[in-house]
Amino acid sequence: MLELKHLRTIQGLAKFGSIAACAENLHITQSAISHQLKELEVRIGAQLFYRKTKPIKFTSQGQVVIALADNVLPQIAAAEKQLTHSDLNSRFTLAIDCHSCFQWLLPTIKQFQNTFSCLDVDLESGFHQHPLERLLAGEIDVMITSDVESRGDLYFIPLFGYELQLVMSNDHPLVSKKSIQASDLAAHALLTYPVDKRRMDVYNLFLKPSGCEPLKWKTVDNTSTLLQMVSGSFGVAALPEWAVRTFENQDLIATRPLGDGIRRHLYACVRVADKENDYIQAFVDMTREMNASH
DNA sequence: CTTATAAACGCCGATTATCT
DNA sequence: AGATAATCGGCGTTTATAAG
Repeated sequence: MLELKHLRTIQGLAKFGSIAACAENLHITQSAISHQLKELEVRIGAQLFYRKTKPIKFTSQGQVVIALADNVLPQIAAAEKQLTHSDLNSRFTLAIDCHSCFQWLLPTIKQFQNTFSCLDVDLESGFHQHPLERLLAGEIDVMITSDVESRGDLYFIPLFGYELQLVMSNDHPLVSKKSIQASDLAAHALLTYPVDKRRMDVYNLFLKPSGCEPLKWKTVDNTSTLLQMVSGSFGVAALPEWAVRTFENQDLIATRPLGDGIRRHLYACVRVADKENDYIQAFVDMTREMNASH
């Protein structure tokens, strides 16, 4: 039976003019080609080319094979390219768990996209019901989160640590305190992103343990507006340090540690199979660098 | 100098065995 | 049954060498 390798060697033979030259260019030995063609000729029961002619001349049967090779091989190459560069493989989808991640994530994504222009980098910020399930299903490649779950099918790559701080206007009554206690918030409005409080670090790690609630909860859907409102004394907010740094009027706001300081860590959650993936490694490295440069 | 042949090697896939 | 591991045999390649 005629095989792809036969098409390649016959085509190479026509192109390079001799068995030795063909072998050299196809990175196999002259002997192997000799064997291969002899075997093929026996199987199809016909001579394909005339030996000892320079350059090699083909029989009519040989020319049939060359024509076939010229037709089929480019099609194979095109199909391979299409398969390896399909949308499925070239899309790189990130998802985030926290609104404030935008602040450092967007520049990182930009750099990542520039480095890997062949990739279609996508960011999902909307809250989906089961982000981890979507990760396992391959709809998401990386999930940025601070909540580690120990399970065998997911892998959490540490990115960097950060501290959650209370942000307030610089003339806020709580500015006088060195650190903020949960009870201090009872008299003040707390500005948060519009998510369930049970998913908030400030609630789970700070308010809930001491059984306190703020005077009221106010929601804002983006960091920049949230900081504007904080600076305008509409309330206080608990934010990671990097989110606070982006505010343009630093002199209008002040930050204080929550209790003894709430330290958290961000992770890139990926499928175990993707642990060693080059793109993911590169993304993780860029993320760490981006954070270290601040 | 190019091609063919012989012997040996090593890879790959089929087959069988073992585990879940 | 399906998945994973171990075994084995065939076949193509290589190296070495002969022949045209």
